[in-house]
Amino acid sequence: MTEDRLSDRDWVNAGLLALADTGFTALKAAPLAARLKVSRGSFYWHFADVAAFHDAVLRRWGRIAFETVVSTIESRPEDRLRSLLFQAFRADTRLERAVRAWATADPAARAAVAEVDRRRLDYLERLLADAGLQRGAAHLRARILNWAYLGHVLSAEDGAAEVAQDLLAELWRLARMPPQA
Amino acid sequence: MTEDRLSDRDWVNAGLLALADTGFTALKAAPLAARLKVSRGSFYWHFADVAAFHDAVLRRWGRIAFETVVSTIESRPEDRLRSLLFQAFRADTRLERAVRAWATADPAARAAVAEVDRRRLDYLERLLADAGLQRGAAHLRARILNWAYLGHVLSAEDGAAEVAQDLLAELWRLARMPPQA
DNA sequence: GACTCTCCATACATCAGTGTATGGAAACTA
DNA sequence: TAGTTTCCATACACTGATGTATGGAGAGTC
Repeated sequence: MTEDRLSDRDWVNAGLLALADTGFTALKAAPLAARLKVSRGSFYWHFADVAAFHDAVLRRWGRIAFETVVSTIESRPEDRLRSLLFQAFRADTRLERAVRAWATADPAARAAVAEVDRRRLDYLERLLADAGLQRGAAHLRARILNWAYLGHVLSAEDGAAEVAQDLLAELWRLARMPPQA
Repeated sequence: MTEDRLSDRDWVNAGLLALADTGFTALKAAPLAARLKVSRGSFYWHFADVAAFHDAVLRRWGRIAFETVVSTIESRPEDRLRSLLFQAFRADTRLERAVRAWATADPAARAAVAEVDRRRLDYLERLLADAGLQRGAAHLRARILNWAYLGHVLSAEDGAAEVAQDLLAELWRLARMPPQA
């Protein structure tokens, strides 16, 4: 971690940190090198150019962005769903928000985000179906829940400010609502 | 509109267009000047610096972002709510998405977005209350609907691809769901 | 102990963007 | 029609970022 030599992974980690607290505009060789207390020579040794570095950052984000979602342990589908929801809305939103913003301006980031959304939606839809919702309803609810999550990510204050418990409870209630009045 | 001399407003309009189809990274003097077929001299005559230009763009966005929301004509609260919802999810999302992305990297944009959110939430909550929801429920539903809208904005494909009608219908149904089972 | 490979520093050349200074053309005003 | 104001062009100095070339220090290898 604090070796005197850096690895590709160290650079990518620094990229994710910079992304989270400054946004994608900070993903440049010079500022990152300063952050790591080395020169840009190191950067251009580890990566061919900034595009290659961006790819590496996006690949790593893609993995962690999905895997942190499926990391719950509960056995019953409804319990898994519930803890997934509460965990997602309680987690830090800065990295996710930064990558989403990045995606509006960069095709590579857009592709990475689309892939993560696809996997998350599939997983969420399956969880909803396993929890008892009909296939069609599960499909719709998964999309609506993902919308709500992204909206939360986008509108969350930087200073934590935990999501109100009643707000989350209401969302959880709506998610399990019987379909087709 | 197509005069040989430009006004401040022309520059701001060009800024909004550039914002919508390239993102906030396009809000620079040189590219905009090229787009308007003038030199940067014009830019620096109309605005003291880029920060002043950004302020002007954000002020104008703030107005149109809220006013297009309240522009429905229906009389019954539930009808107003319904047309607002369907109109919001049918509208072009590019400008809204670009400004939200901008807000993740710029404090001025963040403030403008926060102000718009505040006004929209107030309006939405009042509409929900007028449509028959209890105060507490209206408060929660307004926030959830705004989340869903923002999530939609963030995840919408550029190529229109109208929101599935059944998805919108389900959201509309959940919005009016009686509170407190 | 010479050799090689890995990682980084330094020094360019280049480019895009900012802001300023100055001048000029067209329109408005008296 | 002379003067003034409005809007824009051009030229300059400066900054930050990119990518490359070259060299050097350290650790491993034979």
